[in-house]
Amino acid sequence: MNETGQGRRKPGRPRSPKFSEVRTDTLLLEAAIDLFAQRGYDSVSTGDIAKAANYTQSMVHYHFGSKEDIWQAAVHRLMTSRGIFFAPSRLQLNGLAPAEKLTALVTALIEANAEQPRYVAIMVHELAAGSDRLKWIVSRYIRPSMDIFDAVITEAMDAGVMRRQPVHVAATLITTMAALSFSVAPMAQAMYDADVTGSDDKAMLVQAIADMMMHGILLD
Amino acid sequence: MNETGQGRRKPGRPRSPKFSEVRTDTLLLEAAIDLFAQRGYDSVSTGDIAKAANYTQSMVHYHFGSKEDIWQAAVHRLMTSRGIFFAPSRLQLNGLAPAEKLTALVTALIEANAEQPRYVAIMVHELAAGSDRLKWIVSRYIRPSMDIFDAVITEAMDAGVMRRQPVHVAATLITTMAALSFSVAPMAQAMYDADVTGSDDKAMLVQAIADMMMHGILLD
DNA sequence: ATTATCTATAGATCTATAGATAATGC
DNA sequence: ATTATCTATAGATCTATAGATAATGC
Repeated sequence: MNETGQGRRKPGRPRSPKFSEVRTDTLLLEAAIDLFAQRGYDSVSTGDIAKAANYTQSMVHYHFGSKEDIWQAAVHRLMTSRGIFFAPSRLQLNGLAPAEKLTALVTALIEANAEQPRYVAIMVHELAAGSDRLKWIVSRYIRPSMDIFDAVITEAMDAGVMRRQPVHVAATLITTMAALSFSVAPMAQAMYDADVTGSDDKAMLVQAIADMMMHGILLD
Repeated sequence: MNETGQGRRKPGRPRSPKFSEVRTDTLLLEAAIDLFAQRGYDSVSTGDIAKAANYTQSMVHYHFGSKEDIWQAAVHRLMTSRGIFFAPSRLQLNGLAPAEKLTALVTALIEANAEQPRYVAIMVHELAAGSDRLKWIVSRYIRPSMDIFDAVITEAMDAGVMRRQPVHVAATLITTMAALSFSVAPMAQAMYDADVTGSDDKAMLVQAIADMMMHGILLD
């Protein structure tokens, strides 16, 4: 019995694949993004991906060549198939004071991460492994944005609104915290059996994280 | 050729195992902690663990029964074999003002995590997976300490030195950030090719993380 | 007799590829 | 003829267990 209910597909060239509603590679990629986000690279098999998209395992290799290749294609899709992806160059920062620029940048980053739980999950997996895949993501999709971060941080330190410290430490800490903070959800589940994944919860978390990062735990 | 240079061991009961310098199960556990910290649960095989300790794969099962069991034993060793493990009940907080109590508690947590990179690494892996193993760690080794956290946070909010918010959100966010912030090291490596794992770097990171968490990025 | 080790292997994956099949496109 | 699919399978793991072996303990 096929649980997904779609039945067994016959071999055969489909009608005008270019014009069909959803392309096979897209279905496989979406399944791959979901699975890699949940379980990381090693724990997901190409058979798992195919099955989730209701194809057979060999289709992953037909369309993408290798497991590494579908992982890269999945991450590429995740990073580009959304208008909302964090693009600091799109933020209008001109005319803001240094502290306001920094706040706007960090808040935008936190909000972007909140919108992309699958991106955050994949990053946490790869950070944990310190993998070459992490380096691949960073060099392709993150490093190009770092110049703006570095500039805004440097300006804030020069203006005396931020404690002086090595720029790369501050920039890494901010970007890492802004992403990893969303791992609070599984931790809340484990510690308090509390579900904080609703959309109200998400808004509250964005607020709490931004507040803690910009102003700290203590009110002064 | 055996790269570790120890040569092949013959079968046979060793002399008074109780009194020998290092016991086999200890060697296997230390190898397991290192490997699980580096690569997570799924990516490490029992053969990898045995090989790292210079034994054959079946010894893992002889001493521990199953892969799941050696993982639990490894985490148990990691959590108990150190005097320095974070035990908030040992902190002397009496007589401190609410804000000072909270600062002392959070700083102690950050320092404890800095001392235990293997603990942090294992937590990041299991957080990423949202695994049942995470729940196992939390219920055994973390939840017992949460009462103190909850009390200190509640007191700080009541005293008006901390923004009012759900206690479980604040507690989870603080403990999660204090641990995950140390993932900044692989991120700094990937983003700036910067190595921040030296002992000076560690001290600087503890300072930067504590400062950001308690007072925020902005100086006010 | 007991114990700690090794060797060997069964059974279950998992990746990648070869080859059959059934449709469309020309 | 080309394409997208499926089936089948080779070769490489990986976990767990059975069984041989060589020591010690009694």
